Amino acid sequence: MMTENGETAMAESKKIRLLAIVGSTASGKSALAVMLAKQLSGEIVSCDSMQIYRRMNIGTAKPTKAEMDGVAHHLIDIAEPDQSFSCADYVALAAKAIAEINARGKLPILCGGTGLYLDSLLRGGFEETRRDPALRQSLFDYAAQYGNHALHKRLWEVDPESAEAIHENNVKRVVRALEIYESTGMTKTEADKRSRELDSPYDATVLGLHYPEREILYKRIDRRVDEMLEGGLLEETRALRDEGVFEKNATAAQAIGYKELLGVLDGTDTLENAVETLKRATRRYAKRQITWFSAKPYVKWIEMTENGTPLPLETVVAKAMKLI
RNA sequence: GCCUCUGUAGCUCAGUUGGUAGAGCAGGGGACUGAAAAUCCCCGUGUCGUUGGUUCGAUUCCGACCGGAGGCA
Repeated sequence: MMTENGETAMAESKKIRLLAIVGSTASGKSALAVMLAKQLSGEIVSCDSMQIYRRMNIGTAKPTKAEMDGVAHHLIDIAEPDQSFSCADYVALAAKAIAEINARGKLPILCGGTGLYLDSLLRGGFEETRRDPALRQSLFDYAAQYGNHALHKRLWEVDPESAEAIHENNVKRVVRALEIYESTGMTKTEADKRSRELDSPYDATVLGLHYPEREILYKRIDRRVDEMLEGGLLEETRALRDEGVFEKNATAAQAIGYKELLGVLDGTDTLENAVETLKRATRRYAKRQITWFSAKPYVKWIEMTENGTPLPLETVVAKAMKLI
């Protein structure tokens, strides 16, 4: 993959320049992205697996018109809540949006907390593996009938490397690995290897927002959940329930913020209890995001506090500008 | 005032026929390539309320005291 210095430089220059703002939920990504877009003449490309769905506004903390402040936002409200949407779909749409923004002479600014989407996009896409819902279902059925271990054993037989890496109880992943093999004849190990060899079409700067004191982030989360409720989250949940989103086991039904409140709507849970559950789920989600992004070598971190005090947005913007 | 029950991990509680203790929840850490706001893995030392006594040895038995719950007056 290493080429002569001259060639590398040449390849870099042809890559599309882009900026990405990542971090956990409620870390302040959206506001920073808008400020940077204005200063750098950019357009924002959302990198969020839930903001793509229409009518899921409050619960996904989708930026409002006012918050967008005149800056163009892409890949928000592009799917119906009962639609299935994959990481590969995202990469394809995002690549297109980025190319168009670039053609307009603007800077594409990715903003969002779905680490897998960003990672896949920056890697330049996927090896052709596809997906096969019927096969997937039959593999799940197999696990349900013969046990997780039995399914995992099947993976051992065709792709021991993946079997080693995936715990047998992580049925979703075991199924996916077998799905790749059975639908293409290529093992997941091989497919991953080829994906890794793809050259990234982007010259990206990825900024990560970091809170050295976890409690400060958690307080922001708690406050935001309270604001969502004041803003009508319960009503939004009711509307989504009434249109049947939670019966179709759609991806959108997994969004944090709605499933936790269903009990309140049907009277099996108190609001107080549900809110606590919701805050907890959000905190755990934030923790997973932090773990994900911390492991990515390409992230340049910006500290969001100093001596335990949150920094004003202008200071954060100034820090970001220095890193770009 | 008297009687009964009770005090063990952040919370709810087990338990040790006397050899200093373990579950669930909460919490913490990690993984992650076509469902990812999902999915999965790993992590349990705490003056066993305080203080005396019995004992080789007490969180466990006995007494007193201090909290908490209930009952009788």
